[in-house]
Amino acid sequence: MLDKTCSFSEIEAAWYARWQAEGAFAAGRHPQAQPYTIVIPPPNVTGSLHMGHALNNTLQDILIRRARMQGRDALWQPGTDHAGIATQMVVERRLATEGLGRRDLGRERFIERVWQWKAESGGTIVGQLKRLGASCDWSRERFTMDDGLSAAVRKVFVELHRQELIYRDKRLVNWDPLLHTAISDLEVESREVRGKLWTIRYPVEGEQGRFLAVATTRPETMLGDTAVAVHPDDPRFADLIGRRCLLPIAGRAIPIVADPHADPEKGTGAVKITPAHDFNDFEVGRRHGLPMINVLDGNAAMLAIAEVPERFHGLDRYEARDAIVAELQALGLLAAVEDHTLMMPYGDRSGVVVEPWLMDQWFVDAKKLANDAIEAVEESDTEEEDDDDEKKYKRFKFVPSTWKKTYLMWMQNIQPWCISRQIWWGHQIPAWYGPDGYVFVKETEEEANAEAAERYGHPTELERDPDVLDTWFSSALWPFSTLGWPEKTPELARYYPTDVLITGFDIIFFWVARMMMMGLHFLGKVPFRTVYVHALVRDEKGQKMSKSKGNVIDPLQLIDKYGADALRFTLTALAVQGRDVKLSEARVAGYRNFATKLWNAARFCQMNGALPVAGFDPGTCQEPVNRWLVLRTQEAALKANQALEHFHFNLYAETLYHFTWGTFCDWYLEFAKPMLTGGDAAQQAETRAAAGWALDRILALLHPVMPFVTEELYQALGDRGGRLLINGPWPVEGDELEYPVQADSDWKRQGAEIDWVVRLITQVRAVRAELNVPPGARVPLLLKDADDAARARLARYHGLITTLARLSSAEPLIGSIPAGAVEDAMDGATLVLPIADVIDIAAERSRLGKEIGKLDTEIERTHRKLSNPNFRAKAAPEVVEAEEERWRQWGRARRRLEQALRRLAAL
RNA sequence: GGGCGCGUAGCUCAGUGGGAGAGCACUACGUUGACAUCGUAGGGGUCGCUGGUUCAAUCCCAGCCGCGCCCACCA
Repeated sequence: MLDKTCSFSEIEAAWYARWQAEGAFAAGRHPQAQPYTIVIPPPNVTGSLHMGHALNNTLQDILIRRARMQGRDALWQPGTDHAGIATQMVVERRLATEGLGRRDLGRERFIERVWQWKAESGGTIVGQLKRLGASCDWSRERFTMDDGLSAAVRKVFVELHRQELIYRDKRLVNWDPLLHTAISDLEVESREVRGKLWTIRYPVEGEQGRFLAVATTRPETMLGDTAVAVHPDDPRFADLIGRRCLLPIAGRAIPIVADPHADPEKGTGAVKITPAHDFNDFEVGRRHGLPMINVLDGNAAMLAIAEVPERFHGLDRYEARDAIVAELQALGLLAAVEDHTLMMPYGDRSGVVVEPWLMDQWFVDAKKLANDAIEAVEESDTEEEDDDDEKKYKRFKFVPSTWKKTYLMWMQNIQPWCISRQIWWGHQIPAWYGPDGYVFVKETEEEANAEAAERYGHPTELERDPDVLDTWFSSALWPFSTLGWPEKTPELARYYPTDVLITGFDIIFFWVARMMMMGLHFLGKVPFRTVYVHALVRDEKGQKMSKSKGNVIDPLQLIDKYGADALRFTLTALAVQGRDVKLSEARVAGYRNFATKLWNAARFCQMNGALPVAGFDPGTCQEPVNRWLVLRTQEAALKANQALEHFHFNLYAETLYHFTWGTFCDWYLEFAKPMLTGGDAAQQAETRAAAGWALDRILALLHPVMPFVTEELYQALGDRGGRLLINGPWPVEGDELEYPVQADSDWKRQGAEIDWVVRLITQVRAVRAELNVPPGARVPLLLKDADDAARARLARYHGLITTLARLSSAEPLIGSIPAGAVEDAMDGATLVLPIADVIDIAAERSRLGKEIGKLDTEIERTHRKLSNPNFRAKAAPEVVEAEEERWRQWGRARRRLEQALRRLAAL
């Protein structure tokens, strides 16, 4: 016998262990079956499970578990990401507690420390995913720095370099002066800050007293100015073009150039050009062949160079700003200082303002790689199905499709991707430099040496590029590197392309776009057919949760308190396409209650022997109530399955919630009680079997979202011959109901009858409650004005009606209405409750008045509609007919209530 | 500046071209042998505003107001 409540923590641990022990998560168990593959978005090894992970992985698990139950060869490929900068920061912080910096250890020993740290603490998140119930194939767990994945990285780098899609170039990059590394455009966050706009007067060369005013938000960079630009068509400056002005403080003469970049509307119309410290100015500088003077060092402090007066040497950029502004002021060259809000670039990891800095870095020519990735999604709208394999594997779609536009816009404006990082933890770039600076890009040092020997005619010592690759470089290969690429493994052939990628929108550019480019380039096939983009789980203020903000909510706490199933169900019910998830604990508690409700329904079934019967065919049911259950169960199953098919996770969850609680528990089990205790043997047997059958369907349908409690109940309720629910079966085949019932059979009619009974009972209960009839009191029910159908139903379902409405009797009214009876109208009959002794006449009068008032509103509205000739002429006939039917019913109901009111008044 | 999205019950949110929904909260009643992590019933909304299309708009279109996010090099 089941306990009254479920001990979630116990069954969770037990079932997870059992599933693993039986290899239930392993791919490849059904070599004949169609594969179904999802690769996990690899969490950072430094990470711990946050709500975003919980949501992301719950959704993946739902799809994988459903596919597994459907009998497909399900592979959920797990693993973790080495997360270069994040991990290095974590280990550096730990070193700092020992008073050490990474340079004290040296590169090799530092990297050893990182591996050591990974071995000790890197598994945290994997353990947490298991607590959540994630059914990943852990035997295939990968890490982006594994040997195999590292080989894939080197191979891709070398290949792309050979194809001139990777190159080394001196360009402006985003330099993080705290972390001392370049970062990509995507790792730069723009934040609005309140700053100032300084207007500085640059003396025009050879013309005493004439100045060219420029406005700037960054006066400290003026020492690197190499020109002032004005618009070629700006009449104010026409005579100055080609002349020079004198850079204050520095004293250098710099040219005044005409360039369309200068906007006459902005600032003073003349703009200082600092090509080494501003992306726009860099372009202007290139166009005009201007020198590029870098005045900052790696810490964003002023360099000790000739162009920078000695008194500024070594000053931090902001100290330098103050000093320079003060000097300009003293020189009388500061024309204005205004408050000004502007967007400043911040490093997303370090949180400091990054500097555009001119340096040598490695870049991917993303523009070329983007072409196929653009076409792939552009074709996703075409509806012709996938008979053509060539095409099928070159297309993918976003769900919801709104993300397509975002993806395309970014792809079409894609910039070169800076992939080199000046840190130590990561994939070191496979490039070696010869003494003459020649670069050898090879997968191994041996190959580089060999080529160097050939080139120089003798063995020559090479120096390896110290930089490592952007972490997202290896992530971009994840869908195929985890399957063994570049080896031609059976797994690669079988599971690539994957079916679905489930991810948050925050990494569409970082990750999805790059996987698409790399997958298409190296395998000629998209890495996934569908990208489901879910919302972010935000904190109560609607803020994105992130480690650096420290506003992360720990899902493990909720799991401890309410169970993993409840958390999973909550996230699923909240996973509406295109809307953020704001989590509330009350909601989790509510779905914990749902799990308990399910548990107790199962307990009831168990107590009453309502257990699954092998080989039971619900199509053989005779009892209308059981047929009604079968129909409703199948409707719910179909709806839930369809919802998953279309990634409407919330609809899937809600459908099953309402069916389980609102239909199965609230009505069916109540209907079943009298049949189980009072019915004849055949009735009892059928009801037990039908209830057991329906509960089994519920457990199966809920298993993807609530795996633990459903497996526990599945095993508790029957001898399954060793079969685990995790292995299915899934109760729906495609769009087909498992036991399709002919719509024109008696079934449909009987289903409608039970619905009528439900309405009748509900109405009697409402009247009783409203008139304060004691809940325990049994009162008689008389049906007045009953049509034939209503009389038949009353007779047929007499037992159910009297039990559930707590009636002493339920008969058609013969003769006249007893004095002081309460009346209510429903379709096909008037309900009469002769309970004069217990009612309050005033209350009853007001109740009837209220009911009539409600009907009047409806009747009025319907009448207006029906008397509109245009409505009758243009609306669909079935709509008109339905409206007329309603009108008739309401009219009848109103007449009956009015009569009742009159009778009451006569008392 | 460009793009996307959101404004529906006290709160968090579903939903639909033809009678406004859920969960929680709230009110009343309830020891009915599955379940008080429960049951029965109830109160509560001019579906942001203004126009338009339509026989019919909360839903489609336009504009406006408010809010959020993403992208962008604007001094």
